[in-house]
Amino acid sequence: MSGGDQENRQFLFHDELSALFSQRPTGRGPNDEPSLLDFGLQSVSSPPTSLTDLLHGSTTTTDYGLLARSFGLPMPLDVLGSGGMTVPGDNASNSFTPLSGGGGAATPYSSTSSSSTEAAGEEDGERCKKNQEKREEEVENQLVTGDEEGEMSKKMNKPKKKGEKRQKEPRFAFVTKSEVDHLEDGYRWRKYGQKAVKNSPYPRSYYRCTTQKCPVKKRVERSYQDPTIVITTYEGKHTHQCPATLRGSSHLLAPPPAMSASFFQAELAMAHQMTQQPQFGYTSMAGNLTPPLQQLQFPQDYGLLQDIMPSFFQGSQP
DNA sequence: CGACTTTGACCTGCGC
DNA sequence: GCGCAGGTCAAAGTCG
Repeated sequence: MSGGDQENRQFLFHDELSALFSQRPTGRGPNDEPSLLDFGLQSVSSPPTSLTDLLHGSTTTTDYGLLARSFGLPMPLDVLGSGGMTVPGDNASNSFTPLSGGGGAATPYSSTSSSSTEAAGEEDGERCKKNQEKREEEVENQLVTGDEEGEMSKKMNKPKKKGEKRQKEPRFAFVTKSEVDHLEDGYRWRKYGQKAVKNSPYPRSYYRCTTQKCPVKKRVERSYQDPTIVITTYEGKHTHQCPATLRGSSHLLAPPPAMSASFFQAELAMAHQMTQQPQFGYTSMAGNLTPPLQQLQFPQDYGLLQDIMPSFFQGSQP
């Protein structure tokens, strides 16, 4: 399905994207609205490039300063101190604070957040909390008690653990200018659903990592403003290595079985590459933001960023 | 035949 | 309480 994808990516956070793409002004026609391109995206003239290609082709130098500049962020030294992660050198086997993932520890940021952007994420997270809890429990039931009860609970939703809040999964979104919806990122995905999106003619597709017990999901949707723009939202962290990485070159990483280290390193590498290759059209986000986007409360998402991309932040660590 | 996609149904949370 | 929207399930279909 996917293949050499024409991409022009920018790093965004899901919540920001939600705000960005859900706030479709009513009373204005699409033609009157600022295109996403107005937000900093430029058209792509580069040849098709898959994420995997970039992943393997880049030097994967994770440069926080670069991204920080892109986002108009301060350097994160103070943040690093509270992250609770250890980032020993540029060895890929970094350790870091678990991102949540079913009882994982909440990050300092996700737990203290109350901003609008966070609220959006929280709301979204809350929404599927029950479902996820249920399913996690179902899996357990099936593993422990056999199929009958598991089968039972498939359709029956027993209210459980009321009041207990499920940790919200870290999410990370990309805006990608691409012809295809499902972009190659080195992992294997199974589509498990598709829904029409309100205020958008384009459906949202739901994918799950096909690796057993890997909880990572991703959503893919097109911008209603610019159909060539694909919004990909990753949720959770991989519990395994990237198949493409395993198959392909080994120079990139031998990271912990987490998406954070490998995948985002790749993404960041790509971002880095893009900034160095103007033909990619990768431009500074913050610098081109219209006020609504500039109002994004970055520090908290920034903490999330730190969480999911520890290797990225290590670049700022002496 | 296994892996994957499609698609309608179902569940949940939220706003009115 | 009701309707809506988002998210997921799972049977059926498709493909290599």
